[in-house]
Amino acid sequence: MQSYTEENYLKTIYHLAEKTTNVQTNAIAEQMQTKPASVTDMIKKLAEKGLVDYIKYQGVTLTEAGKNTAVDIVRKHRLWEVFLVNKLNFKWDEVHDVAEELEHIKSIELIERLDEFLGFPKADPHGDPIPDKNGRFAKTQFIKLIELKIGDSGTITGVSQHSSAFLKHLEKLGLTLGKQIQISDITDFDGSVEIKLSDKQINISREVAKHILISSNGKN
Amino acid sequence: MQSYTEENYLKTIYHLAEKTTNVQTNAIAEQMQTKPASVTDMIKKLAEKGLVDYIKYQGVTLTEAGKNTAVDIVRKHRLWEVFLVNKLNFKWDEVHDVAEELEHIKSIELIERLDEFLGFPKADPHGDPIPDKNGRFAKTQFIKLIELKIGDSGTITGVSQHSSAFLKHLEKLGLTLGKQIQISDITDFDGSVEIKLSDKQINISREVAKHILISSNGKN
DNA sequence: AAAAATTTTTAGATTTACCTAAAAATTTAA
DNA sequence: TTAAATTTTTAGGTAAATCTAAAAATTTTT
Repeated sequence: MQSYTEENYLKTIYHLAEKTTNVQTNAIAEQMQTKPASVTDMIKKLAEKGLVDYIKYQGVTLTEAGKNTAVDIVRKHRLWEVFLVNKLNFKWDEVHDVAEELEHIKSIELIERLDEFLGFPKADPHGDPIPDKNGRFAKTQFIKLIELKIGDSGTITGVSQHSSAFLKHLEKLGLTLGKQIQISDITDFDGSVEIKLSDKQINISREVAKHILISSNGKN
Repeated sequence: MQSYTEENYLKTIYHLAEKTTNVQTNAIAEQMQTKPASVTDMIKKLAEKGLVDYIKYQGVTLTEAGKNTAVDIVRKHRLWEVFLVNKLNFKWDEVHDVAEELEHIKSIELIERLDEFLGFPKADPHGDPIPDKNGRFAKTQFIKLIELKIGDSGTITGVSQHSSAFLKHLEKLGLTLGKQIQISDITDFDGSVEIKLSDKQINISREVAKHILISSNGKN
């Protein structure tokens, strides 16, 4: 059994490893709002427990066991987010911090029943996939909105940025999960994207378009 | 803000204070599965924070602030128990340990929304009253089943013993919350009680009868 | 390929919540 | 009302997770 803190380290390493192969001490420290010296200490401990592979000065990678724990926490986090949004009417930009606490509740029974209660959701309120109880993720086929061409259409199925500011902005624009969109124009000047929604036409910046994920329903 | 451990001490002191006025060091130690020396340390800390009044060798009492925190934790614990039983189909003897963890999740918003989601329940799955968000308990009028006379009837509305063994036993006998009962006889020999339920007649020991709480609907 | 900059680790402390063993205070019993 | 038993506290220590400051290793730049 891991401590609350160990679980957080494993989760952080897991997420960082999605971007870079070798996860660096400083990156972990920054993410966890702590100091590199503290990270080194913890990494040694996790290595002794067989949860990470660690070579001095070379960064860390999760072992199979460490990855399993991390995925399990990700699963819990995302299921709780679904609960908060679908059952307790939280907004998608309000759930992260609470889920951060709830993800450490230890009962396996609890999570399996929660999963069932929620109808075995495949994605959380931001479109991030929820692993099943065996740690398997459903295959997802996302394209960044920015990569679409004029005339392409699809459904908003996720975001790759979870800040409250960004999510509130999308909400205001009416760009929420499940919405159908079509690219009507791409502005030469600033690369901003003109989008047709069912009921209106809007313009979004490149920066916003980068972080919206689309499941395409065919090019044109 | 209190730590997880501090919250548990306050909760334990609160519950012990329901039985004895002056809560003793040893009693706390036993309840918390720790040593008296550790309790003394923690009590000093809580006293410094103004959460308990403490005189050496004389035991502790909660201050107003300490009591507020304790009641808040009791509220959270009992609401989560309702959630587990009513929404996730846990049995009433399975919920305590998980609720023990969930009660420390810090978001006020979460608890208010959970309360609403559950329909503002007044009691947990064992019949224990749930304080409202201002810490006020609904008035409850319980009589111990053992105190009823032959011919008296009422509704099972609570239990004063939460062990899994006891709860499982009640379940098997069909003595669950909400059931209508009438006392048909009290055995001279061993004080065991003969009870009429809607569909059957059963006999329970004095020991069991002591821990069943009845809201009476009139003597006969 | 040195020098400079950056990253990482080590060394030594601190805080929280524990512990054991022994001393002190209180309560109970003779 | 002493003596014995019990309860509580003190003193001194430990383990987990942190920290700062300085040393060591690595990477980047010139």
